[in-house]
Amino acid sequence: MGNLTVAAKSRQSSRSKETIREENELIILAAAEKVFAMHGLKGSTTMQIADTAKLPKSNIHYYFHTKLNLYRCVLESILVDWMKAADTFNTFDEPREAIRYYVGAKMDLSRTRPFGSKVWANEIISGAPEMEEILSSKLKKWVDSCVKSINRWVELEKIVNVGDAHTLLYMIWATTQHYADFDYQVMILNNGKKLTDSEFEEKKQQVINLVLRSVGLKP
Amino acid sequence: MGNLTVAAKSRQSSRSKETIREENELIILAAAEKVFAMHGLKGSTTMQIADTAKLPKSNIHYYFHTKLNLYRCVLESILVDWMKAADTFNTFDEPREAIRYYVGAKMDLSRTRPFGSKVWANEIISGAPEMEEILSSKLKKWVDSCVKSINRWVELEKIVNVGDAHTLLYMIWATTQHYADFDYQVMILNNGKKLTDSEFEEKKQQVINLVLRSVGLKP
DNA sequence: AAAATATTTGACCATTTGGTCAAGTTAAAT
DNA sequence: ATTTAACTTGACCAAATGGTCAAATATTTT
Repeated sequence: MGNLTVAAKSRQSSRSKETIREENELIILAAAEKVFAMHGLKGSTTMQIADTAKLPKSNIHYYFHTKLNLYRCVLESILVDWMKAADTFNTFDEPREAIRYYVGAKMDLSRTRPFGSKVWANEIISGAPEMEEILSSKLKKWVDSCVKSINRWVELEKIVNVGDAHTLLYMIWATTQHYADFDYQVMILNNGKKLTDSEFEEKKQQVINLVLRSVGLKP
Repeated sequence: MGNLTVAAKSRQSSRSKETIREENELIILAAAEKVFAMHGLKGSTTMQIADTAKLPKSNIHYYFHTKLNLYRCVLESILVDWMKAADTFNTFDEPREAIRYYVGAKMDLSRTRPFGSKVWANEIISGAPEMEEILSSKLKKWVDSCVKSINRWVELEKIVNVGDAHTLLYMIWATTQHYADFDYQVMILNNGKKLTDSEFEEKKQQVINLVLRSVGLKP
């Protein structure tokens, strides 16, 4: 009986098969998100993921079969959170409120789930080989509806004419995700210290104000 | 004599040793920049780089010894271009001109050297393991002087108070580099077509105008 | 012309890696 | 209690990969 791993021992108190699967899948997904964020799909090894999850490598394959499949699952699990934040954009009629909440939600996501943002960043930088269809279907649709909202605001003269509405959206995405994707650079330029919660809260308000002014709204 | 590669044959007309080295180093650097941009350091193979450069793999090692060394050389060669663009920021007294030229220069770089931007993005996303000291020395210094410029403009009431000047810099970096790093996403949301030169020129102006308004300046 | 130096390239090797498998263990169903 | 199904895990393997090396070729120097 002395030949069980540490992880196995801590799980000895019998759990149902269902919860075992659920828990292990979550543990592996979290570990994979972290590793993929740091090294990308090809640069990550199943062994690194296994070590991070504190499980034997075979266990990773048992639950997710292949590395590529695990990678896709990670991307999809992140997309769920992103889509929730995205919804906020179309739930407000007034541009000031819509921008305030959407930018705020994106900043919060960068703070709470930086690894997820990095995995997507890596995926898109390398040409989105695995997520092409999701980008050109789901995302495209959402963006089209946002573009309509923005154009309507311009027509109603609620915001200034920004030209192509996409430019504004890209600025919001890029600026908010910067705090997740480039968090290391942000840290170095913050004298080597990670942003505290209150510092981040300040940045969040500053970003919101920059975006509001960029479309001609007073914060 | 029939056993020369295509590349070797095209180079048969005798060139000096010096130009051979210079030319091959440039060819390899360009190929490496492209491959590293797509797959990151660990995900790229020396074979891929060799194929892209249309040279045998041994040739890559002959000129750059190791993959890691080649990677560092690529990063440094990109930094040269970036620093040139960076200089423009401090050569103007008026914020309107400084921002206009700097944002314009960054946008141009995203257009002309997207692979370089991607390599750096990958490097920083994965925690800048190879470029830590450059970030915390060269970049830090440049950023500090930019922050001073911005703060002076605020004191002179030439721009609105943006809070922490870093927030503005990050917005400029993120927004301009987005067009390089996420060019694939931009393409998909542009109905699957790459931006034409004139479309890009439009985006550039729109980005400049967004940034100018974000600090309270009229374009 | 010949010796010295630099470049080119295929063959080769040790290590790493994604994935498989079979033998064991634990929980669920009968 | 026993069978069945799900989970666990170390050992193993074929393919890929970074890097070496020596032999061949090309240029420069003497």
